[in-house]
Amino acid sequence: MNDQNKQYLHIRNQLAAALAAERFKAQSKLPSERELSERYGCTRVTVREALMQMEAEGLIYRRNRRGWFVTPPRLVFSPTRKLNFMQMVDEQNRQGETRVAAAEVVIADTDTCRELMLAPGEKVYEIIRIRSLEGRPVLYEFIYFSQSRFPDLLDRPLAQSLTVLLREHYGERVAREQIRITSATIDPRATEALEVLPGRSGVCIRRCRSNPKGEPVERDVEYWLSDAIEVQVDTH
Amino acid sequence: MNDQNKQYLHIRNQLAAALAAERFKAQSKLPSERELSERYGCTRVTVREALMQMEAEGLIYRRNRRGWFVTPPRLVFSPTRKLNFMQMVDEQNRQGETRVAAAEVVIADTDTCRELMLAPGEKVYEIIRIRSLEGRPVLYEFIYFSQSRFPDLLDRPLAQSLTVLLREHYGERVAREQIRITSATIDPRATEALEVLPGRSGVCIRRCRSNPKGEPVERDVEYWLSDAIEVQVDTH
DNA sequence: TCCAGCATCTGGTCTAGACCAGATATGTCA
DNA sequence: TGACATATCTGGTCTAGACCAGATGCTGGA
Repeated sequence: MNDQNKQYLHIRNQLAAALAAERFKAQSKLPSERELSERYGCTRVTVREALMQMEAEGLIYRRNRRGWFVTPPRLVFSPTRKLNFMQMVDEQNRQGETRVAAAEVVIADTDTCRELMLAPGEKVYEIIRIRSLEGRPVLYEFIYFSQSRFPDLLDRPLAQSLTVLLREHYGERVAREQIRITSATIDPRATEALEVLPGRSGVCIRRCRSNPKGEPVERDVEYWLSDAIEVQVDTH
Repeated sequence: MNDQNKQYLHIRNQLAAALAAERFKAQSKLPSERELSERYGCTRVTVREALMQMEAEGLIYRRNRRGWFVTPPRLVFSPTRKLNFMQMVDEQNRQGETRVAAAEVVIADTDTCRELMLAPGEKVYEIIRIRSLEGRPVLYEFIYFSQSRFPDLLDRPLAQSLTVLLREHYGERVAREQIRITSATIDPRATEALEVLPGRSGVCIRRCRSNPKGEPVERDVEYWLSDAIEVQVDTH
């Protein structure tokens, strides 16, 4: 069986060509699965095979029981350039939005203790934020700070750049950052907000920022939709 | 319908627990889809749903018509540390292998021309290598060099570090590297060697290396199995 | 002992339905 | 006009089969 004989690849190619020809614009909705299965004379299972492949390719994305939509361009993320989210977004002429979903004091888990060099059982702020591009949520992030180091942090505006906030209110500067990037399952707490099926994979970025003395200051665990981001690194 | 009521998640959880309990070791084979469907009293479609989810999570991987296998640990890749593949592999106590799949002179495509600052239509060496960990192919890479700059390159040993080769035979040093990392469809030419279904997604790493004068020297397009790699970046 | 050919096992693709639950549009009533 | 109930549309999950092609193991013959 050649690739050409596979119906789902045929459907994929037709739809991909339509996208390339811009017959569907970014964020616009594709016809429903039932309509497509009728149009191509096959079952919904086969149509879904094609759609899920295009999802894996990053061409389209799902919204829960709402349908399939055309993926907008990726945001280029350059960790070495030390720009914050809004600066990146502006530079690339995108519309960004940050929403604080939760901000509370919790007991640090083992990973957070290790990264922030805390004793087991110590308390940290956990800030959860959701960031969107053109209205589409693309990032779900967990941010951790030592509570004792940054008193009253939760009373401050948390939707803006936290690096700026640390510098201006606590005189704490970030000098070094370790970043780990993997493809991984999106955290169950994030699946609903990002409208992904439980267990589907995305890009996980874990960052640990330290001050000039080498003391860890901030830990950050980010789940990005995998079609929404391109990481760019320059080394010398 | 709760998550618990979804059969495919139930099967996933059972199998994931078995993996966690190390009842299956890395690289070992899972029972066949038909056997699992009998064991769980459901159809193969549902079993496949569970298996494909676990594949997306990076817990297991497929080999064409051979079955499902347990994924070995990820290789940590640190672009800022300037280690070559074999050094990384040794340091992490893994077994690496490099195979040169092709090495020939081709007309540079538009991307390669732009990256290497070549005139349209110029010729480049295209070297294709496959790298494996413990016998599992995990990386398919395309490497491009200007033909006029590096005469007789193809006569040299291409399975080893090309950075070393450039330095020792051509006196060319790499001083700067731009790296772009995205989740993307695996190149059709690579799907067979990596044993992935056409169109499935992986991690694409594109690198452009320059010498101290800022002249681009090497372009590299790598397709990694997404469960095989973790990228780690340190910035100062 | 080694190899060729065949049977069997595997996943890969597909049909033709079904029912459910969330999202959305519509229409009705206050 | 505005709020709410309802009907309809969407994707999400699942059944019970089918056939195909590649991978593998077995078996008999040279």
